[in-house]
Amino acid sequence: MAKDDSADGEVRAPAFVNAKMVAERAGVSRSAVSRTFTDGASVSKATRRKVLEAAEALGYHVNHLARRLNERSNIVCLIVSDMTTPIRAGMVDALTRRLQAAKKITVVINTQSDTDSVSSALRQTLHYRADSTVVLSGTPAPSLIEMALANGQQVILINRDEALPGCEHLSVDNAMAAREAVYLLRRAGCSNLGLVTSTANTASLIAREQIFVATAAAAACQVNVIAAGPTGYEAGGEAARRLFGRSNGPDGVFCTTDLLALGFMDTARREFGLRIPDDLSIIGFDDIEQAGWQSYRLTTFAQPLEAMAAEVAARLTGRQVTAPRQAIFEPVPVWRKSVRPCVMT
Amino acid sequence: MAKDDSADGEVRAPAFVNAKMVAERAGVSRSAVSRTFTDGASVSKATRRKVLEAAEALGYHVNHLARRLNERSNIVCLIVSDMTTPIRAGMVDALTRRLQAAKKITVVINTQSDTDSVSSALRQTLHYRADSTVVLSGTPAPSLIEMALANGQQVILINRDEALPGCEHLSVDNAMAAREAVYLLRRAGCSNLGLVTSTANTASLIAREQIFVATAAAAACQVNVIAAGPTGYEAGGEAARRLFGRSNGPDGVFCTTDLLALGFMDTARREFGLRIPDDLSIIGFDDIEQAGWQSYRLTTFAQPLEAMAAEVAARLTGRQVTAPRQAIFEPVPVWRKSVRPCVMT
DNA sequence: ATTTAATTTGCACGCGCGTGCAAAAAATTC
DNA sequence: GAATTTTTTGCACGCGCGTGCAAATTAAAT
Repeated sequence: MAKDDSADGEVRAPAFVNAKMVAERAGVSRSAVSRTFTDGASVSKATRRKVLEAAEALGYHVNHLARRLNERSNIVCLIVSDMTTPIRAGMVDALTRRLQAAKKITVVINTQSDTDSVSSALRQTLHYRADSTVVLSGTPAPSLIEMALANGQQVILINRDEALPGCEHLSVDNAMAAREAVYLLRRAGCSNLGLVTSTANTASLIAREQIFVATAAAAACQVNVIAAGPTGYEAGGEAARRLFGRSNGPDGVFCTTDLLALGFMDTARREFGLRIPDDLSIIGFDDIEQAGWQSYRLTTFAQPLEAMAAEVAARLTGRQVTAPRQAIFEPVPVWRKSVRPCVMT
Repeated sequence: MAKDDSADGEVRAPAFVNAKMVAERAGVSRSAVSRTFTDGASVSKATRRKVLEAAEALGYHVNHLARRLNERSNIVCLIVSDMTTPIRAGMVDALTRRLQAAKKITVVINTQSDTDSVSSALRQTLHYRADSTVVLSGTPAPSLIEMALANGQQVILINRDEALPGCEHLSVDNAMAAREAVYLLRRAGCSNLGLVTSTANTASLIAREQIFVATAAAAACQVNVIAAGPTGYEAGGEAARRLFGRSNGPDGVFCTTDLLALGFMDTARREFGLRIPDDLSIIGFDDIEQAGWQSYRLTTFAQPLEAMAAEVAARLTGRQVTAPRQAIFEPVPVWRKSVRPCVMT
């Protein structure tokens, strides 16, 4: 009959230690405990020490969930798809590091699965009162973003050029890269250009394509545009098959993504016996790690991931009031060996 | 002076809608609202409808942070390093999807940065009352894990063979793969074996190495072991340089990681003119996407990521009571072109 | 129409915590 | 040593929510 108040059967996991328990052990009031862990609160040296000792002994951690039930939660919701893609993995890596350093809690929502589960997940972050959302996904349902905005979240879009009102935009200067690509290929002596992209109609990809085509046109240069599937290695290979399957294949190609470029290179070489850069110059975009591998040595444009991630962290830590709604980062050209060296005249 | 469109006068973001506001609008008590969003609670059809309408109109989301301040939070803490590595990216991808489907909230902690920030981050998840921790990181400080355990969290370790008491372990059968690798190479006619690994002393890598060496020894077969740096493409290349720099290089190599294998292949081919698989057979481990690229066509062992992630999700959704503390998954051999076909006698 | 059973509703309390307020203690001044 | 100021402490309240309990309403059974 000895009814034990605390965890009688030991069935339950040991509950979290709370401030009251610490207070009892330290022989002070619960408020004293609370104040010890609150910056700028008034506690005497002695009490503070007693509290810290008791907390240490008991393994106490302040419950942030209960801290201020209605104030900012410091939770950031990161919406991302195609996480296995090297460039995305790099972004997630950089962001999680920077946000962590900024004392934020990063909740990841993977939009790979069906939209149903995604909207359910976003709803979850609302349930958990995330106070900001960072979108990396290529195609997040606009309604999801509206929901986030409607709930007062700060929303930052990365590499999405559509001007969604209320959001902040960070992106790479696609136009600059596309123009530079035309220039590089022309300088390498290419006369028949190709543009390889994917069927995924993301704003970034479209921008790279359109500016490239327009710039080439301005230089009186013909461009073959190919989109042969979802962004990735496979689609690059398929594009090569289509481009070189007919006569008069290009001698200079800009791929809107490194992954496309690598697939393109592989089948251009293996299935059509082309030498790079002798017969064919190729330029990519992203500068994923694989682009530097010996089999590829791809000339490409690097996205300044660290700088972008740092900017996100900065905007999320309060001082975003005066920051312009949009920030554009310069891609940095990475010269490797996939473009024929300029023939000096 | 035209002041900006949206929410300018109000400096503060619109506060979250709470149950009380919904109750007022619906003309019912706050309890009724609460019950509407609680499974199995008793509410009449009519009230329920009124509440749902009001909630919809106001954009209400239950505040899970306040739900049961002392019960399970459904927050999972995912500790991971080397996130840009394809295999890790794949794991994170699979896990986030499965956990999401299981209605969990995934908080990512990136242990890439200094240990200081890591332990601070883990402490954060304690602050946020995560009720479980999944460890992917190669080298998480044991003290971190102890802290998690001490706070009653369920801890699942992936591909870490050390028997930490109180943790659950999921891992791939490294021994099986290593034995199979010896067998495959022998069958391909290789007589001089090599094992390429990294200087990162993770349990998985050590297991693959030791079993490979032991199995080869049992077959009276000599093995050169090389560890030339941190796990990655570069270290693979460096290993090739060391192995083939001296005379009597191996004709069959097992790399403990695909990334090592790919780097190894590239420099073996380019710097030493070796043909694969004619002069040299190579086997990797992980089956990252790049292993299937045309430049490599690497024979390797795939980690059953989906199965493992599903198991994690299952263990985290309650029924783990009877589950054995450890589960071992069979790697599935992926036959490609980097091992010389068996010469029929 | 009454009695009884079943269902719904509102009130009040507590979860863990931060904080305003006033009492208590300590430090400073006269 | 007394009066004053400064600091520290405890009490009590509220944050948004779930839930036990009893009152109120409805449905079912006489």
